[in-house]
Amino acid sequence: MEGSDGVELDERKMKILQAIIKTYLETGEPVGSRTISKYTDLNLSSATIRNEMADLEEMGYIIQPHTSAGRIPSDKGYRLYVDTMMSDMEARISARDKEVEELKELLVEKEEKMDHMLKQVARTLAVNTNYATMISAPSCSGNKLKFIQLSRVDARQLVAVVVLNGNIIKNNILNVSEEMDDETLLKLNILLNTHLNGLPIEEINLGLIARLKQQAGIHSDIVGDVIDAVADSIKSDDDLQIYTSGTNNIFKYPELADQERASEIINTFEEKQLLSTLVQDTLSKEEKSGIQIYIGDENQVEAMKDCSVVTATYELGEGMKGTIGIIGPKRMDYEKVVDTMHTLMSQMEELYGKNRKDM
Amino acid sequence: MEGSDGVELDERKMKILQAIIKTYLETGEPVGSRTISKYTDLNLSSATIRNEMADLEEMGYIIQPHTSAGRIPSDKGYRLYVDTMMSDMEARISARDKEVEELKELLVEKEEKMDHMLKQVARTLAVNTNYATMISAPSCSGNKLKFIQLSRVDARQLVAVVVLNGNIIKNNILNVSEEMDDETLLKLNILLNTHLNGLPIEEINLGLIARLKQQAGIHSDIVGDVIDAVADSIKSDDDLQIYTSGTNNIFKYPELADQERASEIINTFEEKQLLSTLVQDTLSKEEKSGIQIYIGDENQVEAMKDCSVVTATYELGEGMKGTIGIIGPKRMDYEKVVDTMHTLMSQMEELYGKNRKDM
DNA sequence: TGTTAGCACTCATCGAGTTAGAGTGCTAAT
DNA sequence: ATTAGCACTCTAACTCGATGAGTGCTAACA
Repeated sequence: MEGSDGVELDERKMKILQAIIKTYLETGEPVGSRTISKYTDLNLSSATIRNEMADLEEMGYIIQPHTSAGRIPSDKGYRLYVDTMMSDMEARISARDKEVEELKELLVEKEEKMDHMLKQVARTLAVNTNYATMISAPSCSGNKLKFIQLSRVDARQLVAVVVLNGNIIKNNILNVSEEMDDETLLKLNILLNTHLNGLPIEEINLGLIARLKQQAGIHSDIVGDVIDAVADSIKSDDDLQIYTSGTNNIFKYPELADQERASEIINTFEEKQLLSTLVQDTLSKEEKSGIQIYIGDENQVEAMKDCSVVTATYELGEGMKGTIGIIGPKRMDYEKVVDTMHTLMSQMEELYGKNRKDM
Repeated sequence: MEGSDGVELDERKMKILQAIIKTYLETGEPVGSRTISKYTDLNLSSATIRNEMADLEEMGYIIQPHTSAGRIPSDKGYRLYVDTMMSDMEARISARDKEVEELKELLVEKEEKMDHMLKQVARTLAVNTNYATMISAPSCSGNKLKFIQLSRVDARQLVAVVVLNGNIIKNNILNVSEEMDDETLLKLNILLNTHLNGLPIEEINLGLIARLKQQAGIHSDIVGDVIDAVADSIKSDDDLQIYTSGTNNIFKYPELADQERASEIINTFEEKQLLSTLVQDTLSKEEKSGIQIYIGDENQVEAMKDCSVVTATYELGEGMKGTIGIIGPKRMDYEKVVDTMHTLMSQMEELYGKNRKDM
């Protein structure tokens, strides 16, 4: 309809839209033409702003909750805002040194245990942003088997210990039907290590297992059990550990705090499996900055259709990748969140990427 | 003031109080004299009931939210109710066979992994009762060390695997400053197993460690590191794993669903450490029935001063004890909760106490 | 003396009606 | 193209009275 449909948004409209969104992010209340007229430096009367706002609404960037209210951003509006914001992120990123220091201190209580570290990161992020956060334990995609050992615990019990790259340890108790002498056990250990060490876990498949069974000769049935158990313990998706923090932060935002929404979100955070979609999604896509933003309906997870979610992939080296996420209202302070996330991730990678071997 | 102060409550008052509480448990609304007059079989007019209610209020068993409302039970009232209820629990307990069957089916999808089992129990309990639930992983008080082994993963890395009674496995990666040859490693393993196997973990103390270091001779410094690490990994309270379920059930009870309370409760459930008081408390006391009830202010945990909490200790044999808990409104259906808990616990103990060795 | 009917009183809840004010869209003037 | 002005809309907040559930008290009753 408008002449400038191809250009989509002239500079003035852009500025007005940004002003609307920024104001709304701060106040959380619909913003009117008068406010913008004063807020911006382009000297325009509220009437002019009104005209522009009518246009912006027609284009779908803003919404009027009811006839005589101001406007609030639509998902599309947020999306535009975030996208243009992200484009000059590199510029801002150098200017966040002061904050780095603060966060550094929070994390530097260096926890030796991985899970403590993860909890700490989630908490730090939650405290700093006032949103709900989650972090998934790094999973070892493309990880290799580093060491494997069977030991006898009991007459009929063995324990299988498997160490993967990145020093992830898994173990499994297995019962054997017939007793196994020391010699057999030693042979078995050698057999396993010879064939499995250094292998990416993806390659430990049925074919390989069958071949190993053959080589085990007379003990093939026991070996079968053992290898199956080992394979199990390695592959076990280990139900994708996810830690959360600051769930109750959602109560700080009235638009999420009503019972129905809150209940859904809280449930999603408790049944952490429901968050796995998010994790998988993030890991699969790789953005240049590593950070992704899902606004409102863009979210895959049902309970979050009224939220915005910011996720990122962190990497601690050797293919150990995990996902970190922030869940908040759509009027989230995206800039701060993105910055904080960036900072924290570089801290994590610095502290734990290098000293990885200590863990 | 009243003549019958020593007797505390005559039979009629008792009946009226019970009627009030029962009605309130069902409806959740203040109950008036007229309701009771009809509800009970003692044929009394509402006026008489009113007099009795005035007495009961003076004695502190019931409360009037405002002048022209009915009465609701006070903590003291609930307490009396629960205590008398518990006294004839043994009678009821034989009559819950039908429910057993239902729960059995829910649990029988026998999970081989302990943590799956625990999650399943928590969920089952939450679904069945419509309250929030928690369960702590069994901790091995008085547990003994069953097996210990050091293996070399890398030139400078060892992995220590410790198996405790009840097949709880712990492990720890440790870095050594100088390389260790096979022979030393073997010796070390023998040394550790000789001296530590079968020992209750409480006895692995500084004195013992010092003695071991001495015996290790030239390798005493390495041994020191190793033993320290092993001791660490055993003793590490392992931050008392706690699983929760059905947190969002609290939204079903308006008296808990307001933002402030809900936020506090949810936070407590997320920061599971805050629940540890509850666990410790329960483990320390041993009631005859094994079930304890905390009403309102009786709760140690701050966030639960407006709730009732029912806890119990379960035991899977060999001193592996854990705590299971239900958190709900004070007008909780205590009978059902106690019954369900009893049932579920006997199921757990039956299924996992005996087959413990398979885990 | 314990029980009850009756009555005046209290108070939360609900809906209707009112007001205030924030914000809009449109029109006409600049 | 911009703006001032104005009529209009709609929400939020408030008042007000009616409603009704429930009480406490008193006096009558068995």
